[in-house]
Amino acid sequence: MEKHWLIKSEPDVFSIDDLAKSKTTHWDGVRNYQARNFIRDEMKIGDKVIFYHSNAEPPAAVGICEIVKEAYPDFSAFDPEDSHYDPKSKKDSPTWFMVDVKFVKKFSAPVSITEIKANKKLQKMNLVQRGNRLSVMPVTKNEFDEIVRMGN
DNA sequence: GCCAACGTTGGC
DNA sequence: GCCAACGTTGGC
Repeated sequence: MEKHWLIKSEPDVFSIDDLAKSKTTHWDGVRNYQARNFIRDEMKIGDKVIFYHSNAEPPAAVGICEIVKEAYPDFSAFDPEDSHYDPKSKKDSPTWFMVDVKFVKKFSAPVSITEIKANKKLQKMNLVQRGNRLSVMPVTKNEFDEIVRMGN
């Protein structure tokens, strides 16, 4: 069964436009165990993903991408020069994983966090729960479809 | 720039 | 194994 996800990125670091240009990217740098488990255990090829801009003006869902490669070791954890370097992740037993995502579309209008919070159908989203900091989270098909509808 | 919320670290 | 200190996230 196809799943739906939301991933956050700071547009100053990597935006939906960057993804539109590069077409695909490896989603590296996730260093949270709960998010890691989603990536490693549950993300499957073909799953649809909402691309969300955090620390942005405004913070907003801005487009859609799709999983095109399932979990493999996040090599940025092995590189001491990388800002995401983590010495406890070993090549023979990696701690951190990543997937590859492919650009699907950019919304014609960003769906801001304000609009998301104001939509009754989206009240239960992990994204708008108090104190949530997960950078990778599941969303239901209904929530996914509603955000896509708002963005088009 | 502030700060609440949360995860991680490390001393004990 | 507890928990205080610390670092990070991310909306505002």
